[in-house]
Amino acid sequence: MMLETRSQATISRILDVARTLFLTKSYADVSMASLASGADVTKGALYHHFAGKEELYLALLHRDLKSKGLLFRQSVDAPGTARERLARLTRDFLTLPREERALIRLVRRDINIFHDPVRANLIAAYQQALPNCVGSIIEDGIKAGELRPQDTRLASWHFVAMVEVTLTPYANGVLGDVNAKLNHVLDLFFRGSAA
Amino acid sequence: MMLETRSQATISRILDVARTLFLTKSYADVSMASLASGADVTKGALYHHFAGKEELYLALLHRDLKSKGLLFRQSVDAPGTARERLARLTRDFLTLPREERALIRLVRRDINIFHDPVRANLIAAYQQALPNCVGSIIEDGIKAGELRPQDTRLASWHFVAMVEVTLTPYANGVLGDVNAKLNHVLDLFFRGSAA
DNA sequence: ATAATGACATACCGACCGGTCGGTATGAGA
DNA sequence: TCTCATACCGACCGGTCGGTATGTCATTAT
Repeated sequence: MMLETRSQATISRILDVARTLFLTKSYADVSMASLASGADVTKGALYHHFAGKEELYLALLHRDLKSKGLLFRQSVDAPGTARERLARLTRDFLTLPREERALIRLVRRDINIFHDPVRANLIAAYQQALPNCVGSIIEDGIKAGELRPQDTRLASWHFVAMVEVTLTPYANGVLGDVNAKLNHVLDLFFRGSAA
Repeated sequence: MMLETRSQATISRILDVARTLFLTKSYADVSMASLASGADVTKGALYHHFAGKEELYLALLHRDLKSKGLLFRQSVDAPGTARERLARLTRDFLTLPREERALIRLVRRDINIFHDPVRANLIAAYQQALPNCVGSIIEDGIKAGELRPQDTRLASWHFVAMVEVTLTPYANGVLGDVNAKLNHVLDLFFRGSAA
């Protein structure tokens, strides 16, 4: 019974290394050997805990989706104006540890590595988690008259795109402060750029 | 002397296939053999014209950057309000053949495959081509009082991010018409989403 | 006429990768 | 203490990939 904990610790170590490596290198460039050595186990241990490379990758996403889903739901369920709720959601996202933030962009990069429709759907679900949260807030904002009627899906993607682009290396150094980034996105989204 | 034309034709065929393959598969998953067979030559021909896989990839970007740079400059140099010029630039981009549009997103995906700083800079230059064009238009708009003063770099990235997201598969089917996409981005960027 | 060059084809190498498998160490339960 | 499942090791395999060495043939220069 206590061995389950040991197993979970190993699995956790493997997934932590996987997160780091998959973020810095492309999917194909991350070898099972490098994952093993990074987690201080052998390849045999990897295949003991995971059916294969793809399953390991998906397990990584699944673990992350669970924790993020919990975090995001709090922002969506929170009361307040659409702007306040979007601000909270975005702040929660931007103040996440760097690697956890980057994961959600990783999936956009690796979107077409799985040809199996079931796995592709898993990836898609993960990818749409944040836009869906934004979308429901925007929908409420439209109903409340706070936002003008528009295509909710597209508006969500536009909003998320602006948030994500602040994580791009090229945007770093431009605005270092989270609050500044946050306000820039919110101002642009609500009031636009016109003078 | 006439053989140069034959060479160029072969090179062009190789780069065309490379564009298609690199867009549908990840960098590592595109093999030199598949590039060769797709271009109806052998691997020997590839290594005759290109020093290696990386050089081939960079040549692909370089060829595309030249043609896009020409196109974009026309929009930047055009007269009119910032909104008109951004509209033209965006329209030029959105009406590009599908594969040429997608190339600029491809680079964002493969940003971290080259560890050599020289090559990484080439990638970065390619990646910043469109944002730079947008940036200079925005700058003019601010000077003309058409746009409120703001961080030009970040605003450019926000604008480009919104344009690019309309190319995402998940945005397809939402707004099929180029004009509709264009207007949605411009409206959001200038006027915001507030009621 | 012949040497030289450019544009390929063919055959092959070494490295590496995902995955397998027989075996071992460990620790819980009877 | 015996049993047995689980966690893990390490050698190995088939296959693929980037890259190279060498040959062939048409064209061009001398």
